[in-house]
This record gives sequence, C-alpha cells and structure tokens, in this order.
Amino acid sequence: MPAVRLSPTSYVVLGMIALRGPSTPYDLKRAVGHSVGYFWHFPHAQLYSEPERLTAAGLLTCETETEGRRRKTYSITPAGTEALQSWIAEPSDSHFQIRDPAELKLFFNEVGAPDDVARLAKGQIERHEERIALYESMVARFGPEPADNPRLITLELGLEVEYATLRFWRALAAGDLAGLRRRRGESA
Amino acid sequence: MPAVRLSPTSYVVLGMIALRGPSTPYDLKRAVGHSVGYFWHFPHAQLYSEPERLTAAGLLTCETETEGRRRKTYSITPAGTEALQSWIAEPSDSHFQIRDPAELKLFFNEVGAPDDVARLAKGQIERHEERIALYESMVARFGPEPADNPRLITLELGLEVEYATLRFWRALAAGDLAGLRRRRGESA
DNA sequence: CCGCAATCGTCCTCCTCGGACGGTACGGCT
DNA sequence: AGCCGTACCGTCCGAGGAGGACGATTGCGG
Repeated sequence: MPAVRLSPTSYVVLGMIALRGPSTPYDLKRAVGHSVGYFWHFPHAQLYSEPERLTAAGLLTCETETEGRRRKTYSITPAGTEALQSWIAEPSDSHFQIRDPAELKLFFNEVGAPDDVARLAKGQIERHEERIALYESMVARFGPEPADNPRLITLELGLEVEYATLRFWRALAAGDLAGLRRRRGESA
Repeated sequence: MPAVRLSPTSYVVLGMIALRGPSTPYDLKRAVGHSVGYFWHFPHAQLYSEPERLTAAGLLTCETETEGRRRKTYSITPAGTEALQSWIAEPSDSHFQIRDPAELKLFFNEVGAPDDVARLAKGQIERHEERIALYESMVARFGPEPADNPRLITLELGLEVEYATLRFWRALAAGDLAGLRRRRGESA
C-alpha cells in the first residue's frame, strides 16, 4: 500500500465515490461530466486509470465483474474517506487558474490584424451567452429557490464567472473598459 | 522541419518573442510571470523546452552564446509569425477552464465536517481580497486611464473574474446566494 | 438473425508539471 | 586579490495529464 501524491483528479474520484457510493469509471465519467466537469475538464481516460492508483494506495477497493463487459466497481475505504475529509478541511493550497485561449489571443493581438479583436470579442460574447443560457436552463429545472441546492452551488459560482467574463467582452467590444471599472468599483 | 502540434504554451512563446523581439528562455519566464502567467501558470521548464520544439519546426531560430553562461537567444521566423497570426485570427476552438481546488472542496463538502464550508469561504475571501489589492495596485501604477493599455487588458479581465469570485464566496458566507442571483439578474 | 449505432473500456504517444540539482555571476568581506 | 554567500539562470527527470484511436459489448430496428 504505497503512499501516492494525490492530485485534484484523485479527489474528484474519491469525492464522487463518497457522494454516490460504489461506482464504475463510466459512472464517474458521467457524474463528472454534468457537475464539476463543466469548468474543469477531466479526460475520461484518467477516470479509468486514477481509481487503479487509488486502489493500490488503499483508498479504494475494486470489485471486478466476471461476465459480459469487463466492468470494475470501486468503493471507498475508511482511509479514502479520511484522506478526502482532511483535504477538504485543510486550508487551500493554491489559487485558481483561468485557462482561456481567448485571453491569450487578446494579449497578443498586436501581432495580428487590426479587426481581430472585434471578431474575437464577438465570438466570445456569443459563446458565453450560449453557456449562460444553458446553465440557467439547468438551474431553472430545480425550481424557484435553487440557490442552496448543494449540487447547484458550483454552477452558481460558474455562472457568476460566466457573467463577469461576458461583461468584460461586451465592454471591450463597446470600447468602454473604463465603464467596466467604474461599475465594478460601485458594486464592491 | 517537421510539423508539430501547437499548444497554448507554444503560442505564449511565439507571442512573447513576437512582442518583445529576440529573447532567452529566462526573458520569457519573467515576461510570462508578470503578464499572462497571473491566471494561467506555465512551468518554467516548459519555457526552456518549448522553444527547442518550435525551432525544430522552423518557427523560431536559435542563437547560442559561446562564452560564460550557456545562453540561447530565440528569434521568430516568418513562418512563426504566420502561425501566430493565423491562430489569433481563427475562431476560438475551446471554452475557458476554471481550475479552482476550492470549488472542488465546496462541491464535495457534504463529505466533510459541517463548518468546513464556512472556513473555506473565509479563506477564499481573504485570498481573493489580497489578489485584488495586488492587481489594483499594479493597475494604479499606470495612471488614471489605464483601461486601454494593451498590457493591462488581460489584468482587467482577471480583475473582473476575481471580483465575481469574491462576491460568490461572500454571498456563500452570508448565506445569501439568492441575493447574488438577484443582483446578477439586475446587472445583466 | 443480422447489421448498425450507442455505449463502454483500454491503450498509446506526446505533453505538462514541478521539483531537484548544478552551474554562473556578482557583491561584500577580509 | 581570494573566499564566500546569495541571487540568478539552465537542465534534467519521473510522474501524471491530455485526448485521440481503437476494440469490445450491448441493445435496438429491420
């Protein structure tokens, strides 16, 4: 039972199994896909290999189906629960990262054509509006007071960020970044 | 001159050299460190190895210093400039990702102790306030109308997101996510 | 009963990550 | 001048992440 370095991926696997009970990697894939995976993509292959690591470390146990599709069901062990809980309890180690290719393009736009920024902004506005509509419709399915549903809190944060980003690109397209700053100052 | 897959890291390297002129990896490290690197971390080892790849692909040229410190200065080629420009011009391929360990902890908080959320929120509020103060002080150094300085636009987007995230954690700590939703609806 | 599409699992290759380590330059002290 | 500490700079390496290719299984419609 060797010790391993636990990454965010590890905790996603542990967390999902802790929340949902024994799961197959495919279960994890789907569960991640419509929750934390909205803003932080975890490639599906990881959700097959990571449980193996965690099993080797004694944080999960594995039950293999013999007939038909070779399917493995993982369950969390007391050690796994403890590792997850102490990670949740410990003070946060690192700041968030925002990985936005569009932001890179914007930063280097001087190298490109003059109207690239306008087209980029237009595309980003559409993209974020679509996302917002999607997320809002999902939130709406949960009724009038969804804000405290634990499964939705994460979506709430995502929406807040989506709106912020949308405001930015709109201000950029309108040439009114100064106005953005002003409104930000007021709301704070 | 084999073709290579160009990643965001590749474009950061190309872009920095295009903006700043011939650079050493260490120059890149510093330039990235106080610009795009604020929100998207690029490990320094990449900024040494990536230029080699790009040189092999014909997008950069390399000049090696002979005396003293072994130092390599990279310059961009016409092919490199073109690759960068066409990337900037092409419609954005993928949505942004937000990688926030705190968000994961929040999502899985049911597994933890009851007061974990409160402590998490408290820590996040402090963290984001610090960041905001830091970025604001940097922006302030550029004078009263900084918003359109191209080097700062990226910081502007980052600040918008920082404030959004701060509002979220504050609302969470105050138990008033519904209020957050309401205010968001008004401002949109 | 067959074929086809959706579902599910594995593999492979290249890239990312981040820390360890070692070399180089420079200023201060004796 | 020579030594030493420290900041600066470059390389390496092992583990993990990314994501596409591919193969197997299942169930459904003909």
